[in-house]
Amino acid sequence: MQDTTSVPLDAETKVTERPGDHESELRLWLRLLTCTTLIEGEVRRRLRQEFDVTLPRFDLMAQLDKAPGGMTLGELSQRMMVSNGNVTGLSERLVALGLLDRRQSRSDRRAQLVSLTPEGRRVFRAMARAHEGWIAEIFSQLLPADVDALMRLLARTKASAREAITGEPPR
Amino acid sequence: MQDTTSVPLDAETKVTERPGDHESELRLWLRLLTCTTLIEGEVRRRLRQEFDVTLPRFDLMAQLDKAPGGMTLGELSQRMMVSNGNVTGLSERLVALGLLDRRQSRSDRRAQLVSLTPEGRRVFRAMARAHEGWIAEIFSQLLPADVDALMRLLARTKASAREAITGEPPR
DNA sequence: CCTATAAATTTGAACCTTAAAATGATTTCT
DNA sequence: AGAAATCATTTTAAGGTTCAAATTTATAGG
Repeated sequence: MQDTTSVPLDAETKVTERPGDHESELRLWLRLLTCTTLIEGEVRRRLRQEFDVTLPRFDLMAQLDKAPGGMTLGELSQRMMVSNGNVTGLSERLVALGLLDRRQSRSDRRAQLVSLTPEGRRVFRAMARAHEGWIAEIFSQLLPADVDALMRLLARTKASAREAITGEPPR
Repeated sequence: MQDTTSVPLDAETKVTERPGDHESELRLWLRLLTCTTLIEGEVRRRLRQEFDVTLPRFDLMAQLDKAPGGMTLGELSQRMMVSNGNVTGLSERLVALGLLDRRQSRSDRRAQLVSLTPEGRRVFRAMARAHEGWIAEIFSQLLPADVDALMRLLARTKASAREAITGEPPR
């Protein structure tokens, strides 16, 4: 079969490739998105059904569970990869439910520190236990080798994306 | 190093594994989510900046571009993996912008058929061209072999998730 | 001290999203 | 045909999300 665009093939040329053809990357992106959407939807559904909680609230609490001393709203926003205003509203609702504590930073009066209340920590731990089981179930058809390979490839993907996005080589 | 839980190792045992330990799957899920969120955010940002359009609108138009004859709202909702009510609102706004046509199905008066207007198709094609370039850029650090491997592993992941979610073996 | 600049957060407007209930149309069963 | 079930869509209520502008506090330079 003849290369339809007559691209010269030499040692530098990766593979026969039409200029401007990025179908495979596009398909990869769609598949990545499908997987995530599928799983995310199921996790959201179960969180609502079993714990009457939304996924963003769970995510926020998960971040705080890893920071016993509390965390600033800006740091939360960065780690959750969502906007500042988003975190403001989420925190308000969780504070109203008694799951979060919120106080002004002593060293910087601009900053708000939030942390889990004892109740919040208790509730989160129960949810986290169930959540881990759901994830295991969802990935149960993958072999350990698959999991490892995916981890490595996704690390590479993340690095590639970061470089393209920030215009910087990964730190 | 000694296995801390003294699980007997035999031919059936995959690997040394504490019961209830699913850390690796959890980490995999978080990494998958990070990658998707990262890329999705960048795509959304560029769509807004370059074309003043939101990601959901782009997604909807992308579905319609593949269906020249138009598509029913329910079918759209299914393919986009979003709720029915969501598609209703999105379509309304796109119709108002003159990018979508909407008419009642002749064979089923319950159903609404939507399709791209010529203007909508023109606009979408321009966006799609740019979009493909962005994706290529974002994945540019991956080798073709990486892309292939990811495609295969994600197919497996999708199948595993579907089975866990529907309770059915993949059709 | 005063002012400019930066940083952390909040606010407002618009939009997206879901779940659940309501509406209207079609199909199935008897 | 008539009743019941199903289906496609819309509506409603609550919440999530972004962006951009505004607010408040900090910090640095003159």
